[in-house]
Amino acid sequence: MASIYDIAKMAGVSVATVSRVINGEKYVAPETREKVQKILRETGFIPNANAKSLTKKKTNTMAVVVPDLTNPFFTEIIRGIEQQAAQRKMAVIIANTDEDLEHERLAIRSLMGRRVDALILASAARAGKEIRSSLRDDIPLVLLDRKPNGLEADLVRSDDRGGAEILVDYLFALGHRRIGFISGKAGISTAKNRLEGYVAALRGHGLEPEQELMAPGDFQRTGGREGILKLLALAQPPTAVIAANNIEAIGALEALREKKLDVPGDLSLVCFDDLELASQVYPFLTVAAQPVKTMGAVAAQLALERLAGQSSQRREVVMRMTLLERRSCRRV
Amino acid sequence: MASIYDIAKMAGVSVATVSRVINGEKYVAPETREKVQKILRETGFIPNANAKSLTKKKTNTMAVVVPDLTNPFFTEIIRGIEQQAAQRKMAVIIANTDEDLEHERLAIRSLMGRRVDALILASAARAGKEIRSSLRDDIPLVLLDRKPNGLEADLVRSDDRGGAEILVDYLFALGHRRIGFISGKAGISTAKNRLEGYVAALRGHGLEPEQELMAPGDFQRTGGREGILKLLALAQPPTAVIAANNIEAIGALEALREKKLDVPGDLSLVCFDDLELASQVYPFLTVAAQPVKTMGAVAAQLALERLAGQSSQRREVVMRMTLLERRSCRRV
DNA sequence: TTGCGATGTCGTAAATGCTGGCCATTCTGA
DNA sequence: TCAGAATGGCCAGCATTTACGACATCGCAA
Repeated sequence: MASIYDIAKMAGVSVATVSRVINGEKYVAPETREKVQKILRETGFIPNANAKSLTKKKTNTMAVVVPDLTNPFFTEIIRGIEQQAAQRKMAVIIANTDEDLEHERLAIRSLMGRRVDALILASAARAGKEIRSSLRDDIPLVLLDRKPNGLEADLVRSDDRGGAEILVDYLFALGHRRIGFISGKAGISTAKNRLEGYVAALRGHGLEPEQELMAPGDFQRTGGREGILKLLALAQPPTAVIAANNIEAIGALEALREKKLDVPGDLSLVCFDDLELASQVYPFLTVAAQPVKTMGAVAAQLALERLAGQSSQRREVVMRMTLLERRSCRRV
Repeated sequence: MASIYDIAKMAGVSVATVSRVINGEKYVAPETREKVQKILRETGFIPNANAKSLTKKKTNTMAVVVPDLTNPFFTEIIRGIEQQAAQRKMAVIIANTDEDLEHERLAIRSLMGRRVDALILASAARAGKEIRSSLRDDIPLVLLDRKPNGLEADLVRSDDRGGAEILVDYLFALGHRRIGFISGKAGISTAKNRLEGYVAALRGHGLEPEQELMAPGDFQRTGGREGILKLLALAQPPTAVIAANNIEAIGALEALREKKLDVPGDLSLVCFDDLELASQVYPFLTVAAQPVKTMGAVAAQLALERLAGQSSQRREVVMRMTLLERRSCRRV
């Protein structure tokens, strides 16, 4: 690759001048500028951003780490982030961890090595200490959707307890009294909050939460499948089930279909998080949805502010959930 | 940030030794190694990858540029790529262009500046010259799904003409004779091939293709909406419609629902590309699907080979499409 | 006309964090 | 004793930016 030296030589000026032209700085004569720009154009020179970041000590890059790139919840968030970043002419680099802690560690370490300026993280970790050593401790960090235990940082999440309440209320109003719950990945804050919200909401209606009605899950399809099977196998199975996220609901739906069970005929099903595209094809699942794109935008803004050094105290933005009633439930 | 010099000083060795320890090279005594590693651990040192790439002249990174991150077709492909990359310990960096040429140019330029080792590109460009100046001309490049005119590079695509044939055959067999087509983004190879396949397949059945049955599109939701509306407004509307991709089909479906038209009752609808998650929720749309994840894996492999300097001739891998029959069509 | 500070233009060289070739020294075993 | 092998330091190089300094030019007051 050509370097700025080659350009300088071709243009008969010094590297400093070329650098000035490239970065549109003052103090270069119009003719000189023109001459250099001509060479730049002709050679299609693209400066080495790595070398630049070495001296500038910043990369103009923000990183986003998500646990599941195929989940529309996260891709929509990413779009929100990208829009904000583009406005500040920052690049966004996306990493996917497949809900796997080791993947996440590697991804974060790689990003830290690249010296990204800020990190937006939807972590697969339960506790901060599981990833802390992979993080540079001075990096502007915004936690997204999930808060690993003991990791202090800005946080954008939604009101999971409130969302759980909305769902339980809805099912209760339809007459359901045995309401099952397929939990999210153990140890993840979001999963915990949703479960707690569910328990609290049940109590609010004078219902006693039963252990057997709460199946473990993992936020993935298999968790949904296994969860629903477990609940169905109960002596007294639930009449309605809440899945802790959209993907689990899909897994559950698959299992139900294989067992030739009808939703909502044989069972009512709702979940957290909307399914963007899918719900356009077929507005089926009733869900508690979050303002996804906004969440991304807010996360990016927090990161940017943190980067700019404003406000040093920890901030937490909580988004309200909304019930989108469709047709996966019936009155009993 | 601490640098390798700081570590060297703390450990009382030279930077070279620290470098050797970090990279697990030979010729460093066990005690020295242990001593350095201890410091490394304590300080949580993460080497600056940018500086490293400066001297090594490679970044161990492969970039993927896609036009629509919310389209499951592309996210699945990305997963295929990631798996291959992970095996070679390469990082993948993902960029999203929202089907916008200017976005794409910026993204590519940014990636070139970062000196990524290889680029996998599903381009929004019609012609190679629209983006050529943003590309380093020596970069290992693999085109994905789409081939901008005049851009010579390895290519992984699917058999779009064959796919169109499959869809037309299917509809024809169901008795449809007026088959509409909502095209993809004008100028994109994939769109062109699908349309040509459609025309050819019609002729193959002795049907004369009619201009009015071919609506323009953009591979996006709006294109689907407008396309279907156009077709419905015809004096003699089609009884079946093929959308050039999954997202357009969703747009079409939305418009149909708003007009209170039933699929397949009032109209049969099929499209290219499957809808992963969505089709799990509700196996509705009949589609011509591609082996998505494999496409990603193959693309990554081609890039890697190109990077390794093997095989200098241009390669093209064409994947066969499969009909996934569901229930968006009826016999007429 | 001269003098001089301000301003504009450009080059030199150091610095950034890392690798790797080369060389010097020490150690090992025959 | 001596050939290697093992160990580790020095320094150049990678592609940038930027502080600093050298000149040139200009405006304007003396």
